[in-house]
Amino acid sequence: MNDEALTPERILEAAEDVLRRYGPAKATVVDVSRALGVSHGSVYRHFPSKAALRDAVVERWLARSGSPLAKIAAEKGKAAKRLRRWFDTLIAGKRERALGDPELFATYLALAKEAREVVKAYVDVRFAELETLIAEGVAAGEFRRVNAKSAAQVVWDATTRFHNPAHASEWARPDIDDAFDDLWKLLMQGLAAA
Amino acid sequence: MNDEALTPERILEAAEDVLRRYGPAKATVVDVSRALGVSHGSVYRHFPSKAALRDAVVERWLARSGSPLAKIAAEKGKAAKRLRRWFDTLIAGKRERALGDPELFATYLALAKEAREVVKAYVDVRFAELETLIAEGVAAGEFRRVNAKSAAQVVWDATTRFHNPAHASEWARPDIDDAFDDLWKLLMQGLAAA
DNA sequence: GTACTGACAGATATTGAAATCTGTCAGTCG
DNA sequence: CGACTGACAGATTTCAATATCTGTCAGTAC
Repeated sequence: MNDEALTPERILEAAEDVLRRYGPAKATVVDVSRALGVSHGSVYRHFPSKAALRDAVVERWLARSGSPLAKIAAEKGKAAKRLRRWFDTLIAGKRERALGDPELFATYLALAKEAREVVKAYVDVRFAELETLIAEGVAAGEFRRVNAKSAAQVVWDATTRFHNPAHASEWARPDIDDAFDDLWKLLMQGLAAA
Repeated sequence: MNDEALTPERILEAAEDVLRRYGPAKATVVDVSRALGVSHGSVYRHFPSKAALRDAVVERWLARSGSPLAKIAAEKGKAAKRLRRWFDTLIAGKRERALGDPELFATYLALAKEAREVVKAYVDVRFAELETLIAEGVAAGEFRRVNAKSAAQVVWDATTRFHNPAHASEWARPDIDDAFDDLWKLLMQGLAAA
């Protein structure tokens, strides 16, 4: 079917295809190996278990979602501006995925629920970016002298409704952007240097 | 089994019992009527459908949860103090139910998901209380001259993680109260009169 | 020796027949 | 007459048999 060497990369690609096509409930390791034209035993030579394979798929997906955010966090410029852009990017990206292809989004959500460790690592990275952005803002005199970690937690918690997938069903509301903007104004009022 | 007249009230009590015992997946109308010693046809003389019966159970439950909040909203005194007490009561109540009897909480959550209308009415009432509290604070000069409705939305959204049942699994964390307090300080910073 | 296969045991999922449930209503009881 | 029953049709759920899947490993091929 395909003579190229069987690599984790190729398996992940096939696994993503199969998950997209059949959904998380029906997709099996046998399906993945069938798509690759190999026996399912071969897949197990690269991934120790079905769960590990799914974790890797989630990891790949999260890496793709996270890279624009990492880029913004690493840029130069006003921290306040970048902070806002970071959130806009986070929220717009999730919303696009959730509303653009709800079925696929639901698939990834279901996988993510089983891949707690992987998701935790992703959130930790995002949280560190947030903390850095706030610390930079404090250092530049843009923000009040808050504790960056606590402030990051506050901003993350306060914006939960707008980025946590548990609230995805609310993201289609027409007033959602206004609601975020109102919230953001209040948060910045509390955070901005006096 | 019981000679008292069959009333909606008695049926609701039995329905709650049955739901508590069997959970939302297994509880049937036949179970409820068995518990009451009547035929299930009799239950249908008081509730047009199983869904209506469940809606009524949820309504009763929400009325119980909401009454302390209504009381606080109606009290006299500093709006800022009452606003904080209102949230503390809201959050403590939910947390107690969620952590005290997780199985029962899960049962009610499952029912609530099917009773959107009833839940919406409950949330609307809570939201109106919030709006009133903020409007009173503005009128008393405690808060800046914000639009009460928008501000209520902001405060509700920002505190979502702490009162929305979708986040119940996070309520057991030891740092949850600190996180809420930090968030509250920032919100009040933005809301308090200059 | 390395990459892969395919048969296997135990676990999980699917299926279709049987049981139970929901909602209705003609009929019974007091 | 009004409150309740119980039999009924169609929808839904349960259960047990059957099929498929997961993960392992001895064996094949190169």
